[in-house]
Amino acid sequence: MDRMFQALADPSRRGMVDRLCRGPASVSELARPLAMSLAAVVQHLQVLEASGLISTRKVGRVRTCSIEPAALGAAEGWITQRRAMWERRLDRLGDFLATNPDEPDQQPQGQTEE
Amino acid sequence: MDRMFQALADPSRRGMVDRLCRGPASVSELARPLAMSLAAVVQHLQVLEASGLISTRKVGRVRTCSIEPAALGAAEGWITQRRAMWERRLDRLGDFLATNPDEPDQQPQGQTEE
DNA sequence: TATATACTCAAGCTTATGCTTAACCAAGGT
DNA sequence: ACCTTGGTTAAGCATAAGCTTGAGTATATA
Repeated sequence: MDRMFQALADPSRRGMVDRLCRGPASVSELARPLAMSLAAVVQHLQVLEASGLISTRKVGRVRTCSIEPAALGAAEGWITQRRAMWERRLDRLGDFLATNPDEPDQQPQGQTEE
Repeated sequence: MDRMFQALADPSRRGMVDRLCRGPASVSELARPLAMSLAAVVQHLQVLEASGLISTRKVGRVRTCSIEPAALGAAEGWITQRRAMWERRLDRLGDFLATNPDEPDQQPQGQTEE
């Protein structure tokens, strides 16, 4: 998961993911819009591949890259879960405030213990 | 967006977000499960706050941290959009293969030009 | 066969990250 | 008043990230 978010934390890499969502591409095709050396692009691709976000296959002298949608799903899943947690909490808080009007609001769950 | 994903790329920071989804907490409360100095925790919190993922407010001598759900939504949104793109592409590819059976499969869109 | 293309690999450099310690300050409790 | 708790600040350090250049290796193409 570390590697996943780390990989997405760079704009060039997000650009590559973006492009690859529209279909597979070669290394130099991915490099074209970027203002950096080919070698740098390859290093970014290694990060993406290590994170599981993309996979690559070399045929002849050209390496073709494609996204690995499952990985993207994993990152999304992590976030979605926390959001769900948060929303459940908001609901409970809403219930609490609805049934105990006018009280100075405190944590309804025992989570601020100390 | 860089800062967002960067912030989520560290396990300690994800742990803090996790905890904060269950409700607000003080700095030392967030520090307790972590094997590092308070100062280090504060630095992580600065990263999280700079990314927009959390907000903090100091009352008396204790700083209370809470998640900023909108930010989490933004990260989720980025991923969801790319997934949608990817799925639309898969659909088009499916249509293509369904109507042109047996052909050695190529990109139906003009995206592998070179 | 010669040349260009599409990478690949290894060094090296600069800046950013993640952490530590130590000194410090302000609020609360006794 | 004194000590403790909760946090802040600054300095320093080791490792990792992002990039470059330069040289090398296959694979196509003319």
